[in-house]
Amino acid sequence: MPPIAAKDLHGTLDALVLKTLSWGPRHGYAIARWLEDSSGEELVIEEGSLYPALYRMERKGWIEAEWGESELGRKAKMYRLTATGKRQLRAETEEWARFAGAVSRILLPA
Amino acid sequence: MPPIAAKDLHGTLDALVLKTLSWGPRHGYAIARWLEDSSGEELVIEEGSLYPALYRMERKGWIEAEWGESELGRKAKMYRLTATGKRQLRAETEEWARFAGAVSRILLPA
DNA sequence: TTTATTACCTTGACAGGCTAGGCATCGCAC
DNA sequence: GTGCGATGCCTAGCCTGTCAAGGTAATAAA
Repeated sequence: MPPIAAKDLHGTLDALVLKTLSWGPRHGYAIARWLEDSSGEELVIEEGSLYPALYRMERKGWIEAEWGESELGRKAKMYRLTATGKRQLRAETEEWARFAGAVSRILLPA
Repeated sequence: MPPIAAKDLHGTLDALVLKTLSWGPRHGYAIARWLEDSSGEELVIEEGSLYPALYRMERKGWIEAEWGESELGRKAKMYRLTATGKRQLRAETEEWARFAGAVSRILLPA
């Protein structure tokens, strides 16, 4: 295994972020750390991908932001899931399951 | 379930095509049909994605083309996997397994 | 004082996939 | 014969997401 891997998120970043926020509000930096940690460092969340994604989703009304404080007492923009975002997460999760299932059935040995 | 789905191939098209060709030479149109069939119509392979992908992979030396005849006796460009292509397929398959695994572990309920 | 960490953001380029067209041939139904 | 669907290949142009590479600033530790 290469030390770092799977940087190419293939359009799954939105779903991953929404999922992260489904556990509760978090700021951007924390979202990235959480995703990397809970994937065993297999996913790498580039900030140049993350922040634009957060804006996109805010524009779409999936998440909402508010300035607050991080756990360490620093200025941080806290994001939380909206009702629309929850629906979106459900939809994208189902899409992923179907897509990943289809691809895996073809690619991976039975 | 929507009648058609998973159009967004998220960068897996190369691997899917290579896998298809690992069963033996096929022409473009047949590759698309095979992938759609064997995914239970869950994957849709647009020709505007497929043909550019075939060129890409030919340029990279993963596949080789030769004009021939289809099963129905029509002119068709037959593609076959090269040794490099086989290695690439192995690499991409492993990458997919790791990526899909990581994403699924986060997104999908245990 | 310099470095690592936390935290946010932007610019520019690139790659992949898609839409929407085009072409030509064949077989079948009308 | 005429049209239509299926077979088969191809291209131009756009859109979107991701990435690399930069930047700012505050804090904490060395």
